Amino acid sequence: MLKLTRKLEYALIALRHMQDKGDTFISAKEIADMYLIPRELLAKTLQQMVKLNYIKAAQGPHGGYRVRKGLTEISMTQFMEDLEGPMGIVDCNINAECIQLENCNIRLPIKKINSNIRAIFNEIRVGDITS
Amino acid sequence: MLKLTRKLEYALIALRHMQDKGDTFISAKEIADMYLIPRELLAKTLQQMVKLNYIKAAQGPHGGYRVRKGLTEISMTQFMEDLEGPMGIVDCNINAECIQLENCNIRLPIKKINSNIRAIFNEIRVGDITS
DNA sequence: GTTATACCCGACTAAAATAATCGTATTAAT
DNA sequence: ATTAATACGATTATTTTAGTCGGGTATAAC
Repeated sequence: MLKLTRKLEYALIALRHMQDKGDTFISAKEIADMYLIPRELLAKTLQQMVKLNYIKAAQGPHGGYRVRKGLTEISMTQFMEDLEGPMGIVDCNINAECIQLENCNIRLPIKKINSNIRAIFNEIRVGDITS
Repeated sequence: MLKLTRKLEYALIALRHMQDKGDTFISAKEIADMYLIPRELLAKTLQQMVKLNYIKAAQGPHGGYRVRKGLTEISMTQFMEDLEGPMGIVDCNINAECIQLENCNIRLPIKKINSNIRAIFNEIRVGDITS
């Protein structure tokens, strides 16, 4: 329980690697080979980050990806939710369609824990991990 | 991502309900019906908590479960790990058998986040949720 | 001592979430 | 043209989580 997804790990590893390389375009292949990440999966994740405007892509030979300035300022909460959808330790924090709801006797304390966890990720910037 | 399991939710709901009822034995059926929890699943969870000495069981008619004194002092970390095994936002915090390891470029910051999350659950007692 | 109610427990199945792969198209440098 | 790269939807596989089933044991009430 309480795990990050691989996709997020791969994304962070890739971002860090690209960041280390400055402005040059890095191919998905290079990263996948270096960190033993499944190539297609990483590619998809990178493509998602392009759509999110986190990184910039260049096609063709010598193409690849590079990090956009400003990415490092984004909070981990936003980063995680952009890539994986809403975060919450229980479903009722997300969709509120819980058959318990009315009777639930632990809602408030759970809610509090949830905001404590969010607070952690709010205070961390992507750059804290990737630079 | 970052979700608690249903089992943990059910366990906490049950504990709180039992605690509200003081010293009388409460059947799994009563709790399952009241909170719309699958009966067998709840039963299994309660049995697990008996083994952990969290609660006491009584068999036969008018039997059921009641909370043991002292349970409320246990930390959520311990509670969660007793019921669900080791907690960690990434696997390498748990079993260290990660093919990246050597090359991994985000280990330290991730580790730090991990201990922040553990810290939250260390500071919360089960009783903070169930009473 | 029979019955009804409840816990005990392991094996099993189902469902959902996550992870990974495949196929085809597009782009651009050489 | 060829090659090396991204783009992207569809599909499959794996793992984790959730839930069910069947047979057993204890005990209170009658």
